[in-house]
Amino acid sequence: MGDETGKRVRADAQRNTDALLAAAAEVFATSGVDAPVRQITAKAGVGAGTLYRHFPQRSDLIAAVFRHEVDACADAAPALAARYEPVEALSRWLQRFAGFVGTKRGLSAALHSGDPAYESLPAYFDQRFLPVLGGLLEAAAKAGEVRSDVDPYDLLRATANLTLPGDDDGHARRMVALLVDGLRYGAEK
Amino acid sequence: MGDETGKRVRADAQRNTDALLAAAAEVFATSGVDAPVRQITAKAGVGAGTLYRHFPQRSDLIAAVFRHEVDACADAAPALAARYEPVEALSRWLQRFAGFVGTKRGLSAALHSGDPAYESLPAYFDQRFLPVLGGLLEAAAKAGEVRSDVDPYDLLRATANLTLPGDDDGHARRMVALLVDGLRYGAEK
DNA sequence: CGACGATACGGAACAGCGTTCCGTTTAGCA
DNA sequence: TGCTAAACGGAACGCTGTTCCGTATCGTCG
Repeated sequence: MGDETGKRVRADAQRNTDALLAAAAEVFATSGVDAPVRQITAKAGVGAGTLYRHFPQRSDLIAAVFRHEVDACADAAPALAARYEPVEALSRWLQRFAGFVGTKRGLSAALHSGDPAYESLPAYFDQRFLPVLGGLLEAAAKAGEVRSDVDPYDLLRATANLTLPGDDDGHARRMVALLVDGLRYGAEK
Repeated sequence: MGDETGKRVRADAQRNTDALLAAAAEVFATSGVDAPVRQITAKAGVGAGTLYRHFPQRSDLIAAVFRHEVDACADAAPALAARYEPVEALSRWLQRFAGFVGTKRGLSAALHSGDPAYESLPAYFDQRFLPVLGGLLEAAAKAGEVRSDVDPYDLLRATANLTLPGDDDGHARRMVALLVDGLRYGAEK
């Protein structure tokens, strides 16, 4: 859905919204979603008033960051699919996805807080990721490089769960690689 | 377990500890367990330093209040058993217990927070309440006023769950009464 | 019974937070 | 180029938890 809701957006407003999203993403990843507001505004090079104009509720900002990162991760797929062969593209995207999930520690508490701003997030997660992974998986299967009896939903959830523990960063990488090797196992060729 | 751990406690210290427990219980019931510290100290007529000396961590105070109220509720049973006939005593105590549970809204979040100060609370809950309810139930069953095939554990949990909804205060009362009528249903006499 | 040491008290003071408000700047259009 | 509406930034406010230390009180011992 575009931003064509009536009025035009001023360029600086757009710039600051983007800066806030980027800064918040970084801060949330390091200090959790309860991080001080000033830390975010400082990193974005923006006043407190600006933050509150764009995101009146803290949950608005959190939800927006989440959506933004979901989009970034999902949108990375086409480029990978164009540049690499199917199974390599699949593998690289799963690594990318694992990295995304790794930054979402502490967000699950917010998700279960009952705040209506979060209600649509899980659905958005599935809606964006399932088609992407489904496409990569199908391409790799068609090329005969991976088996074709794996449900995208299962693979998505498995990868997400793989990165839940303490994660030394290297650990998640290796586990995802192992998962991909599992996909190759029953391949046609 | 008593307070016989070594030294003697000064009288004013004991008085203030009690005042803080009483004030905190009231404030927690009205404003939740995240209520401002000053609200508690003010109601207790005590300085902030006094609170922090007796309860260095907020979780210490919450746990102490919880234990204190569990004790108060459990200790109310003997008097009821002495003053009323068995089934009436049972009914009145269940009402009392329902009232106790009703003030514990918002505490469940704290319980599941992983703070080690709360770990022992569920066990304490069962350890104090199960014998009490068991005793009242057995007495009523022996008098032939209620059936004898009801597990105290089930009844305790059921009563607690009954008071979970919006509770107009009257609602919980009526539901508990209904539960007691259910107990009478298969009585011997 | 009076004095003394230990213990506990209270609240001012501090640091940090979210949020608001408004004088100033800037973007975009005529 | 000038004008207006929109957006900006950060000082200021009120509220928070927590610490600190001069003062008051308790309980004991001579």
